[in-house]
Amino acid sequence: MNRSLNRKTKIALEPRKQPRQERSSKVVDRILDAALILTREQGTGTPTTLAIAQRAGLSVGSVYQYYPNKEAILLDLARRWLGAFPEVIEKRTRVPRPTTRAAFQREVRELFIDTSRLYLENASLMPVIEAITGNPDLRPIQNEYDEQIIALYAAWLRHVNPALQEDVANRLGVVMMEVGHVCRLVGLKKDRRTFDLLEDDVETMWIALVTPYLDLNE
Amino acid sequence: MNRSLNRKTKIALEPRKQPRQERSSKVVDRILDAALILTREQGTGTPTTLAIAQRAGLSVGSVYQYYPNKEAILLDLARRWLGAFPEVIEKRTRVPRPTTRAAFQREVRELFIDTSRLYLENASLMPVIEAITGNPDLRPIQNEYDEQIIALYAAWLRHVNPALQEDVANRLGVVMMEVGHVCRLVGLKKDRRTFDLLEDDVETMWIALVTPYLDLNE
DNA sequence: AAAAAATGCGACTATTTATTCGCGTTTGTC
DNA sequence: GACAAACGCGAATAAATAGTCGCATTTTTT
Repeated sequence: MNRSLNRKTKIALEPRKQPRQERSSKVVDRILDAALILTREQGTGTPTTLAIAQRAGLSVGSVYQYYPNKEAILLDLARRWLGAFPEVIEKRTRVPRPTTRAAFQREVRELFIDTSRLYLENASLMPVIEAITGNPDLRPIQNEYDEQIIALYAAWLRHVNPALQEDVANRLGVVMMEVGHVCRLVGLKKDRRTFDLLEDDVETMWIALVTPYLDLNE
Repeated sequence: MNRSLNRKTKIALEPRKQPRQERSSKVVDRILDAALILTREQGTGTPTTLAIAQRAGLSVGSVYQYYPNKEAILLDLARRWLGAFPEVIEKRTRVPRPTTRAAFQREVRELFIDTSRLYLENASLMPVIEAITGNPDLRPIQNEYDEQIIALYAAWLRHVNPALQEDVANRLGVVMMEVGHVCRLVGLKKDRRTFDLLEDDVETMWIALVTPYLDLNE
């Protein structure tokens, strides 16, 4: 009877109920704010329900009224980011296919700028994203989103070059996502200037990575 | 009285004592083996001391005889990897400085192959490295090693181009490390063929990243 | 303004995991 | 083979965190 087998098969992660009165909407906001602040403060690991409640000026009971556990709170925060990502990439597949190298590089740059902005605009959420990455219960959910994002990067690549094989597109998608993610997390922890320099680095790497697979008739 | 302030300032992480009899050396080996296997099985999170003891066919008491807590066990495992990394990079700074673009690319390739091998040879330890990354108590220690590795990459870059500014070298070092690490972790989770393809991608990106900063008189 | 519904509370219970400690056993030494 | 040191054990204790529940308060409904 292995310990890793009798783990709770699945824990509830959805919010328990919608607030119906205005005061309780504010309570939910306070819970989310407190969770965000504490996650940022701790830097690593996830805050306890009690800590969240206290920071929000609430009792534990009130927290459990709306969320079944702390994971659900973090996830609620994170979805704002995780949910926004896919559509940004997808939008970039809805443009005419570039045919010259210059046009292609412009397209990379567009995709690149759009995703970059997403990180900048959600900078305050990044500690939550990192906390989720390190949380056994939440990691699987992030993985689902990651799969989705990889698939969209791959779709973008195949939009740019329809002849590209699917497995190759997928591999490149993984690299684009991972490289972009890790560099931007580093960048956001430093100053804006460093972030911008790192962005240039990412763009350079993306272009170098993808160009050989483009089959552009120059 | 902030929760994040009254965290245990520092937890003991060093092994408690050296085994003096042969049987106890084997006990320590069994503890480490069990910890490794469990970490790999769980995929995420760190195993409990009890779980480690049971898996090793020991009692908790025996585990605590040699390690003050589970973090110390994981760290003991991880140091085998973390400790090996620096010297591999350093070795690459002890060669004649390349002066042509071709020679430079050979140097990148050497560094690249050496670090790659390190990942392949320690593939079984990677789950431990990932667990450490997600563990609040161990993360700071990994960060120290990371700093060291970044500094060595930076030193390598300045060996290749002594005119390179220190902050630029450092930034590029961060990117080399992060990009290499994340791609290799992905690669090791897939098959060998994919790993090799990803390696090519990393090499491509490294060269693209670094070349503009080399000031080679071609 | 009375009744009903929703909300908020926090003491209490449950559960999980860490860690110690004294005792019986094995090993090494003289 | 006797004595001491090292070892291994696991029940017991400690500590942290999760999660519940009945009651008090506030808001909405009629």
